Amino acid sequence: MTADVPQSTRPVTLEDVARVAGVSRATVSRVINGATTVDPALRQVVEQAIAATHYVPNRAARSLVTRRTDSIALVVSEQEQRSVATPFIGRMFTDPYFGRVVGGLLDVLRPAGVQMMLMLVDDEVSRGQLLSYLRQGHVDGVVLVSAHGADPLPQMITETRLPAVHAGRRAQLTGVTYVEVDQRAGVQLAADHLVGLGRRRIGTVTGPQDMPAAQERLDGFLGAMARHGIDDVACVEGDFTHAGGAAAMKQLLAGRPGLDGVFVASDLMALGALPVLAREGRRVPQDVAVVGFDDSNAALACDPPLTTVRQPVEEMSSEMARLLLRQINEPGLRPPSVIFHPALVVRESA
Amino acid sequence: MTADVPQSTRPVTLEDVARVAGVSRATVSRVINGATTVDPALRQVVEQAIAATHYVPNRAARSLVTRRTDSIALVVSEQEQRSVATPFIGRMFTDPYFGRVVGGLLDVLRPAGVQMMLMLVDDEVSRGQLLSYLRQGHVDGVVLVSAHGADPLPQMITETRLPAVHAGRRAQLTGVTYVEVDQRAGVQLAADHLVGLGRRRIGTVTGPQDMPAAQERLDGFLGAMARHGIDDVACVEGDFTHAGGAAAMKQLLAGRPGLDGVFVASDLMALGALPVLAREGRRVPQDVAVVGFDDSNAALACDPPLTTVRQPVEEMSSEMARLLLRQINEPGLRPPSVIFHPALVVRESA
DNA sequence: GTGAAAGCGCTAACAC
DNA sequence: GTGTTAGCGCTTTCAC
Repeated sequence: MTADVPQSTRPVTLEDVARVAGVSRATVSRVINGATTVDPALRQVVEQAIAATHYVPNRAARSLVTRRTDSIALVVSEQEQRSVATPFIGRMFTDPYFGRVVGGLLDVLRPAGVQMMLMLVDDEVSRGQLLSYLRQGHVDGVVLVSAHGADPLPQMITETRLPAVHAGRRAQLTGVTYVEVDQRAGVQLAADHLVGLGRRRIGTVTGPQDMPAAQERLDGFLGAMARHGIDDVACVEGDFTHAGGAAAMKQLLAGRPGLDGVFVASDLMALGALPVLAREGRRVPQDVAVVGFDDSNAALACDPPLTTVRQPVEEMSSEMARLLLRQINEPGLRPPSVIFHPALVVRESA
Repeated sequence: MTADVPQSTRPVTLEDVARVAGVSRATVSRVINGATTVDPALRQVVEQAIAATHYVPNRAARSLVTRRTDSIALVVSEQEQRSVATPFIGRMFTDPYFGRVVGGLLDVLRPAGVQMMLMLVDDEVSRGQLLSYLRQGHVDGVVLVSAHGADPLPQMITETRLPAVHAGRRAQLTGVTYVEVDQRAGVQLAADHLVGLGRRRIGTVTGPQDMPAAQERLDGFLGAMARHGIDDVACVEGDFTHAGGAAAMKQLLAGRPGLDGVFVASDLMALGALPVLAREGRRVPQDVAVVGFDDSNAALACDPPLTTVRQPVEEMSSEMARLLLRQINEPGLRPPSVIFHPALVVRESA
């Protein structure tokens, strides 16, 4: 048992380690930061002293001088939606998409020793607080997930000059690096597949049309269908939730009972839509072929398993993390945006 | 237009503000920290100087002296589960439960100006990194969400002496404040309701039996049923996922075709279970009554809407945040744990 | 290769 | 009430 560990409550500092090791603070600092210009023998002594004292560096002190925090912010921006019915915040947090994003980010950030702050912006006040926080320099960069179209936040974050990466192509407008899946190519795959199956009486459950990604999926799908000579696609707007998908499907079927093919703009909505079709006596895929979008877990939970457009969310967010770290490590660099290619995953629903 | 804003790249410091305002750093500091002992006239001058210089305090410098960071860690601890099939991390992050927790925490933390770091622990290495991080004093406290039973992390976090609150009653063992719903009371409600409906041929889809909460739900449910004189409850273990609920329900029905009442230990699993019952020709609730647990959004997305045991996750996590902030503000205080009472929400499935 | 010393930006005694 | 002063714990020139 190493005995020279003071039982005092005062935290161990560099100074303490230096004293135990019999060297200067500077040398200990060098060892900790992996400088190569340290005598191997001394290095060993220092390392032992660090172990013996259970020293851990104080990040605040380090940040103060390095001006780095080794942490980034994951900013989720959504429209204010609190009401008496749903007093709590963060609709996005319960969306499986969010979980995939977090997983993909952490996959890259953790090995890099970079921490992630989770911040929600859903009104004027929180937007102001966020910007102030960012300007305080407590994060080295930001990943922005913004769902809605009219969001002023991307622009404002750009103006902080902090390294940033946006999820979604809207960032084009602000000149910030972004990562996105090629939505139009994705819906084209869905359209081609449905038409290839001989389906002609087509409907679609869309995402909320105030979200650019949802707009693009609808627009792209209609365009693709038009190129196949199909102009009368029935559309109902969903809200990217399970229940919303069910409601939209119900409405779609009511307006267009003869439907034989449906594109649902997210797997989660498809998960809600399928039971509706079953209840209304439609066999999937025999009577109605259904194609989803995302290839999330939900696609496998569907019955039958969902044919869907794969959006590699985890890979995309890992890439966001990499792009951000690169910007942080090479100030001034503005890495090119990355567009991922979707793929059709054919299962049983279409 | 205020003209005395230097266009230099050097960040504005307290010193700068003091110079512009013609006062000392200390006075500026007092104004910023809302000290009452400042002459109103001076205060105004200082505030103008702050505005004119666009000053934002440097948190690292502040933390260095106050030893506070105004941030806490949300630590998610889960078993290592990566594989070739699922290379990405964070199963928990895609669970709607997690989203509700985040929402509830943020609801309290944001108004308090406290930031939240999101940290995942899923193996030995990340556990070590977390503890080291915590000891570096970069957070003022930790909220721990630990799913599994054999987790050494709660104990280890306790040993850091950092203010902490645990989600779930396992924290009893470590003496740390916890917030939990009364699982046994909840499942009792479910059992009573099923029996009250005249159901006697009972089955249950359980959560993973390595999770204490899931164990308690099963154990409590069986106990309650036994008190009603029903000893032959059919049990199948699920995994708290949608697909897992479907699979478990299939198995349950295969083993016990005559079933007339089912308790499913989470709404998400119930969401998967209901379509299975429908496909197998069982009407809900006429043939089989189904009761869930959680009262999450999933309960409303169910068809028919799910009768379920309400677990007020958002309120519970808001309370966790409050308890944590209290500990942080009053060092040494160990606030009593809080147990929330569940309620039965009767909808159409039972 | 190593140490001495300056200072990062802030708060908190302590004088006045 | 306000200013002066002494650090908080660390990195980083700059001598040696």
